[in-house]
Amino acid sequence: MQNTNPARTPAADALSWLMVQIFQLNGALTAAGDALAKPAGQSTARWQVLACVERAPMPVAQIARTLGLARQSVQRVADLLADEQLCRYADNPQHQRAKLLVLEAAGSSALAAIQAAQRSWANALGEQLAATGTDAEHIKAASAVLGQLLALLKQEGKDDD
Amino acid sequence: MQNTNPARTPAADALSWLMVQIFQLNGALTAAGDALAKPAGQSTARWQVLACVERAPMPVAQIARTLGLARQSVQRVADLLADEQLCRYADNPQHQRAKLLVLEAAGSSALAAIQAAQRSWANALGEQLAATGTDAEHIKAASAVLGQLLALLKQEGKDDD
DNA sequence: GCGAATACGACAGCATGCTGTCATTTGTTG
DNA sequence: CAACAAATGACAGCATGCTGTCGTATTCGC
Repeated sequence: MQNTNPARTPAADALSWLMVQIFQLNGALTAAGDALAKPAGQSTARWQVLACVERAPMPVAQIARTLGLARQSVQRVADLLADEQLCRYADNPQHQRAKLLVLEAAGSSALAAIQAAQRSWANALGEQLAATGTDAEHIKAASAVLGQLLALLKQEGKDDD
Repeated sequence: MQNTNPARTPAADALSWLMVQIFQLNGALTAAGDALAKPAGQSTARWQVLACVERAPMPVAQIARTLGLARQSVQRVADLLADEQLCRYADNPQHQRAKLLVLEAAGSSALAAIQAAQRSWANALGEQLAATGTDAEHIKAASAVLGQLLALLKQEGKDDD
């Protein structure tokens, strides 16, 4: 217990606080996202899947990889979206079982509504941040830090695979 | 739809990306936290509650406020911790029903083990970040941005109350 | 003091995400 | 071509967090 008990480095201390903030932000952002998606009868999770297949139809496993989630989490949401006719499973010429999830008309219009709301929301939030002296450059700098952190954590996680 | 459809401002664009990163970081950090807490038979959620009552015994509702969670989420975890003798509900002279959650010996040692592991982990991660050119100052700067964002989101949420 | 507002805990129900396991399909390798 | 590994989807089970509702305790205003 001597070696694990040195005073935290300044970076480690800052990281611990960052961790708490990220947990809280996750909650706040999910709530905000749900509020944005609610008028269209959707949620943050559904929105993310819709946005993913809008870019290109793809099987569930690929959506999961794109979003950084487990296959089964996406599977559940995708089945719900298909049940509600927002999406549809289409035959995949590349794979017999891995059907492609494609956007239907209802899904497309729901997504458009959410994206319009999200645009206003993000612009307003950006302005409010700017008013406190945090401009786009500050946000990008923060994003760069989070990106490096995420890369390290993903690499760490891969050791378990 | 004219007003809601301008090109996103640079800040809004950066924010949208930040949002995605925070979702992914939440997942990665929770996984990392669970890995740290696992040797002690705990999880990220339990660890946070234990750390909270270590500072001072307090009722469930106050823990929830401190952690930024809903009362009931904490209630569930606290009851489990009490069942497993890691904590105990003690009489609260200030309130007949709102018992104080206090740390027991088992909880204290579990917490110590987790904190030791967390210290090593945070220090190592800090070093790795520094190796990529991200030092404590960069982390603090990112933290400041997240803090302002969190403050804005909390204020926004309060409008619904 | 008494009554309304507030705070707290208990219970039920739901959404989201994870893991584990299995069968089937694909693709690779000998 | 046969066998084995990897990828995929299906199903079951669990952890975490949220909301809603109810009953009780505390607090505040009159």
